[in-house]
Amino acid sequence: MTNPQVQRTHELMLNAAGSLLSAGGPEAVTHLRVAEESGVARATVYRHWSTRADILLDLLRRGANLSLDPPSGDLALEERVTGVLEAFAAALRSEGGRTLSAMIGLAEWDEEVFNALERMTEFGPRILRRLLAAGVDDGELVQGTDVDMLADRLIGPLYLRRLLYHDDLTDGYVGRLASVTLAPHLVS
Amino acid sequence: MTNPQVQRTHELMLNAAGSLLSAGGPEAVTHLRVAEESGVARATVYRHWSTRADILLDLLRRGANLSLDPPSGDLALEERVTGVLEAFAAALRSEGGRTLSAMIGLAEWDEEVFNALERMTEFGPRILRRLLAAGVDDGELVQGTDVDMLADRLIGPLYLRRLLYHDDLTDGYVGRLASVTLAPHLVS
DNA sequence: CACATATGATACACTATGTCTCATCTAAGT
DNA sequence: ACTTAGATGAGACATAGTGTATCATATGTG
Repeated sequence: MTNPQVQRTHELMLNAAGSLLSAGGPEAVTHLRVAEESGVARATVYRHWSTRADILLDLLRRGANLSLDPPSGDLALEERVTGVLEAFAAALRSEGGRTLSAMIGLAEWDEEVFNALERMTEFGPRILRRLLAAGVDDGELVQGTDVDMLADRLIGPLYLRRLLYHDDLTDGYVGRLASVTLAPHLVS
Repeated sequence: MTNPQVQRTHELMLNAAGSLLSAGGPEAVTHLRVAEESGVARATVYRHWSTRADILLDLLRRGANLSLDPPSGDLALEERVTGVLEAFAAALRSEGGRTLSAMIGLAEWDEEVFNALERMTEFGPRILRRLLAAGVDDGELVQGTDVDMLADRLIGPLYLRRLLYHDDLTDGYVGRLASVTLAPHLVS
């Protein structure tokens, strides 16, 4: 729908849902509260989303638009990787981390949520894998490097610290992680 | 309470809650359904846990009793680490993974859940860190190895694949992960 | 301006929550 | 065996949220 009225109410409600999610978690996102918080009639909330999961999915999709800029090509591979990981860490530090926490639990039992989550989260790793694959082609990384696993090994610790430990993802940590993980695979 | 009647109903209800969580996620664990599923009066469920989070917390505590056996001392460090990681992966593959998924979202907004989750999840990494620290002391790992980060780098990818990608944690993957991550830090 | 569509307001039946009361059952001590 | 404290069962009650439906009103578009 391109109807501006629809877009307006939709955005109003989605903003309210975002506040509710951020403040009280997924359970706080109810049709009633979204209606109250956004000043929209309850029936309208149902017209846009029939279930709570649909609201959260939409929220997730909107949050997925955090675009990680591909790094400039004239830096050394380690700097480019570090740049991507720092942008990734920044996304996890922001509201994206909270949304992600909420979604992981839902995705376990709702395939639709899982697919949406996959689309959101595969974006960072994909850039990283491409970067690493290019590094192998260019001879910056040793031949035979398992690019997929290397990407897991760079990203996994970030998720671990953010989602499970609730630790800050400082740039220092990210830099050391990139450095120590990449080092054995760098040529020269 | 040591009252056997209390223990009996408590266990009945927890088992029911476990089934509900496993089948339908955290949202499916309601006082009413736990009562129905366990054949206990609804009021009794409230008497044991006043909120849903309390039920899930108890479930989490019970699940936390998965004890990872410390590996036998006469293996090479890489084999011992691989053993710990495989036990860890097995725990994530089982119901523990589902419970964990559910808890991550709750822990984001409920400090009590977070603390319980921390107690449950720190167990594996602690064994691993101790193993790695011993490796440094024994000279099997190079001096100056960042043991905490090395543990993150070994565990992070497992969580990433299980919680976000819903991938199987095969022993092959775990072995390769341990091998490629440890290799640069091994002396010999 | 007229029409289509979205929204607001309200009603209804239903599920779940959280608290309360009182009768009944169970466990433990005498 | 008797008694008593504590736990449970059964049910009532007010409240929050769900999901659907209806109809008047407001908004956007041709």
